[in-house]
Amino acid sequence: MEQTVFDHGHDHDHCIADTMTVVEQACDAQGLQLTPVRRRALEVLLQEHRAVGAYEVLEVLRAEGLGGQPPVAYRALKFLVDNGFAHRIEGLNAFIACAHPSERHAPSFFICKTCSTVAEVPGRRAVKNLRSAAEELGFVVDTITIEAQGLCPGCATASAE
Amino acid sequence: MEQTVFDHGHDHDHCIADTMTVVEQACDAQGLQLTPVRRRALEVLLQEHRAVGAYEVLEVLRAEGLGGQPPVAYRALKFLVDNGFAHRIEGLNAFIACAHPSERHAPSFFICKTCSTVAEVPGRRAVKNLRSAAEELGFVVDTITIEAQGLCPGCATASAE
DNA sequence: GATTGCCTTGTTATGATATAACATTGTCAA
DNA sequence: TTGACAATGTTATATCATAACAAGGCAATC
Repeated sequence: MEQTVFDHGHDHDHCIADTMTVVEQACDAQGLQLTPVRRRALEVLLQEHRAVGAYEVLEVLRAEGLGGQPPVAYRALKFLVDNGFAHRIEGLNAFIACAHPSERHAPSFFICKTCSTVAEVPGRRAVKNLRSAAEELGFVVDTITIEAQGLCPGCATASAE
Repeated sequence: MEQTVFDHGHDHDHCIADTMTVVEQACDAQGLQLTPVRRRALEVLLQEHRAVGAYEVLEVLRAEGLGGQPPVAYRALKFLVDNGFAHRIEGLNAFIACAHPSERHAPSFFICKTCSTVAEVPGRRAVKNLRSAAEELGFVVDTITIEAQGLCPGCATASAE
């Protein structure tokens, strides 16, 4: 079974560093510029296992002298999303670092309403079904959003007690 | 196969009237108040086969003397969504009348990026898969969002030519 | 080494979406 | 009449997002 942020004991520093390495390599390979602003924005997202708002990212950038106006943050986030290094969580109008950068994928997200943790899991089956429904309709799919809100294992257990 | 708004020849006046009747009956049965504001908001949504923004609804209400401030529209829309008479399209920050009111369902939406038409189709299989993924994780699902953006059959054909 | 083009960033201003908080009204029932 | 409740009205503000244009850096070409 898939490992997610709902599981305990993952080494967070490690998972940040690993992702940065993967993203750096992907940028090299594709001729993309991982500029200071973009790099820092990604680091901010990676710091959390929850969705982070554009203005939260902006605050950090601003504090570090990397650009103080909203478009700076939105542009950096757009770069990350466009290139598959981050995802937009529509239900929260916020962003999260991709858990599987460099793989082509259409993930599903599980969003805890209590602790705000967001888990990204490969949405293969759900996506496959959505695509087959689309095919029946004659609809040409471009992007897919699959999000579930509810209680993560920890919070569900806690609230049941 | 499911009939959707992508199919031709549906009688729009008819489909509005039918839905209003169903919703009226559901409100009667459940002791819900379909007040003038709420009724009118639903009619505005039903008028379109696309997602309508809260401020668009508000404009109509305002023009008819039914309340001129944003909370009025948002409250009416919340009533409709909470009771299953409308859905929120997260990807558009907008709302659409429910195509199957009074049935319990977790629909999928197909959103045309060209003509803005939104089709609601029962998301049974995709939802089932999402729920089983949730179960594996120990995640307790509350609400589900499944949206596909792309080209509807008509616009896909047109753009291919 | 100037010119050009392109990408990125900086900045101003504004637009679009959404809600908190509190006042008012209407209705029903005790 | 009073109290409780649901719905609406209203003010103010919070939050999310982008258009438009200026400026800087860097590489390719002339």
